[in-house]
Amino acid sequence: MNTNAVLTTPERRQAFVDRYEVPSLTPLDPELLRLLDLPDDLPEQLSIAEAAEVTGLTAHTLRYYERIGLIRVGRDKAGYRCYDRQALARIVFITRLRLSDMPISTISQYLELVEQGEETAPQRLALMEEHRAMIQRRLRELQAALAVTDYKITTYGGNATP
Amino acid sequence: MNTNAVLTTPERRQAFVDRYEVPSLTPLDPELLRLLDLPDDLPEQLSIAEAAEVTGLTAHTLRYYERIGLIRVGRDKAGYRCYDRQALARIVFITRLRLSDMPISTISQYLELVEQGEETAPQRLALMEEHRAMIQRRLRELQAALAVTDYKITTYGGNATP
DNA sequence: CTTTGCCTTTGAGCGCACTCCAAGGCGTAC
DNA sequence: GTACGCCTTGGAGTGCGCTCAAAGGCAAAG
Repeated sequence: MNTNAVLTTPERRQAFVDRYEVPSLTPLDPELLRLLDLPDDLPEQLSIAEAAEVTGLTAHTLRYYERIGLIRVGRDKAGYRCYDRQALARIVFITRLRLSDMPISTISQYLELVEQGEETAPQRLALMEEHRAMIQRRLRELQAALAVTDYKITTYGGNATP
Repeated sequence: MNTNAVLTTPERRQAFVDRYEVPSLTPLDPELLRLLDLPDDLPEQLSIAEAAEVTGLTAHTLRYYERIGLIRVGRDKAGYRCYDRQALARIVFITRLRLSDMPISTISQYLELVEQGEETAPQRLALMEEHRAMIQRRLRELQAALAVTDYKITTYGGNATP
């Protein structure tokens, strides 16, 4: 492995990222967390269209998530899907993880651990901590990218090269 | 559009993200920026394998970038690609933008503006500023996700629901 | 002169996360 | 009863960003 490699190699990128100071995060207060919760005035059962509207996903995606086993949804007598609060909570949880770029396969894995009961808590915790580390890596990379973009913007007009 | 929608809708996500304070960034100092530059001791001409090693991309990817017109590379008498400093600089630049999730189509667009000469500077600047805003949005989202993950980790064991 | 290894090209394949389609069922509204 | 709209299913298609395969060329080493 070449030690001359540019920031595109893990080592050099790490060197840059390590030196580039990232401010620590302000803690998330509980009042703020409530914004992430489901509203209280939801009906007991929602159709797929309603669930889609509430979660911000499409009906297609909801069906897809069910097909790949991410969620389980009951049917009414007509065979239509009905989403209860628990299903919605799970969907919201999934969406949060997706928003932070967790791959579906990992979410699957996590949810399987949840199904297996309380004794898998340590594994779940480990998984979340790993995810947390991943988010932080990504944050640092993005902040470095932002800094470079800023540099590019402020020094604009200097160079004809990209 | 349902105003009850959870953080998965742009509005609610924005509400959360807006209230969640993101610390401002420390500026990038020039000494640090040098870490992102190409090393000085590069040969004039590199083969594809060497270019791959220097940039951290694979030879496959380098050929792919050329095929889709992102880069232009000369050949030696044997028909082999040779990468000079300028080509490498461009690849590094592309890689930086890719690292911050700029889609290839946008990079293409930017590079076409560069080819068109100095008079496109305003468009290029606008593009970069838009990109900057995108990075910042993503940063905020990720920080919110991190906060939620942290909450999940610190309160672990409380709830059986995911 | 053959082997070895790196290179060329065109074109196809892959993994991910959706996204859409066709054919048909349910149920209320007229 | 038929039109309408929302729902069902299985399966196919899409877009992105690579990634690989097949068939062959060049050139230094033995």
